[in-house]
Amino acid sequence: MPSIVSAKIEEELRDGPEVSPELDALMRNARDASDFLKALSHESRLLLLCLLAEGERSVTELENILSLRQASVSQQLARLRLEELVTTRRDGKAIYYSLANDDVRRIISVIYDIFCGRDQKA
Amino acid sequence: MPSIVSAKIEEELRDGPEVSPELDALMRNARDASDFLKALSHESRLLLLCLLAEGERSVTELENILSLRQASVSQQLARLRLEELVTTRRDGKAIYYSLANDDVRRIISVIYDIFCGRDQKA
DNA sequence: TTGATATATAATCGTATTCGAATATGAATT
DNA sequence: AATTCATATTCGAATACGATTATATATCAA
Repeated sequence: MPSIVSAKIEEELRDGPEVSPELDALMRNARDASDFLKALSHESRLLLLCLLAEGERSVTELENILSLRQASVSQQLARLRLEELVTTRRDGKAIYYSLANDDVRRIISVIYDIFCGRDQKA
Repeated sequence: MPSIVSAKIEEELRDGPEVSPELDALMRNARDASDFLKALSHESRLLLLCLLAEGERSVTELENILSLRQASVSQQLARLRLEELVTTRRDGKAIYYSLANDDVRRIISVIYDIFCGRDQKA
């Protein structure tokens, strides 16, 4: 992570409360990023995304695998759709979900690595 | 990300609603991970962590840089402490915060890369 | 067209989060 | 010990979120 802000921040501290363009940009990004992360920060949604990281799944499959109610799964998927973390494909009655892009894949991969990798504590 | 669950999941789908040990473990991890991510998923907290990724900072420095109120910064830092994403060091009156471990650093780095890297849209 | 299956949406309700204002603590200085 | 500076905590109001139940839509088969 390049230290983009640091240099400017010393000015910032001297010059008072004006916000530098750099910080302003960082703040806008922080909003986007926190929206994205909020969509991710839910037990069921993480599980859904982990499963989808292995390949596409229909809603019914997801329900069965995770033993969750239909409405619940559908709602969480709707949230993920809203934030564009997943995409859908209809095949007959079924709708198949998969991860929307590589950004999602990267994040899920890091999270999986940290929380499911190596020495499990339980 | 190794496909740990997939193999077992086919059984899962056949055998009905019993939850396999693999899925059970995954679910526990998902809870931990979502707690961790919730602590992260907040505009100010992300900004704080981004700054701390560049090195330790006192609370006052953080307040000034981000133009946030004292109570607000302190509250968000408390949240980050609670989830053990940051550590503190006292030097006289000031308390210096820094990132608690490499897991945090990794996540922040990926997020920074996705949302602050390359082609900025604004 | 009717019925069945797959998925989505809406309404409700309890719970959790957030922000601001006020207050409290703790360390240094006088 | 009183004051000041740095930081933390508490409280209340506003809002957001999640689980449940019920209902709606879409597709297919008969």
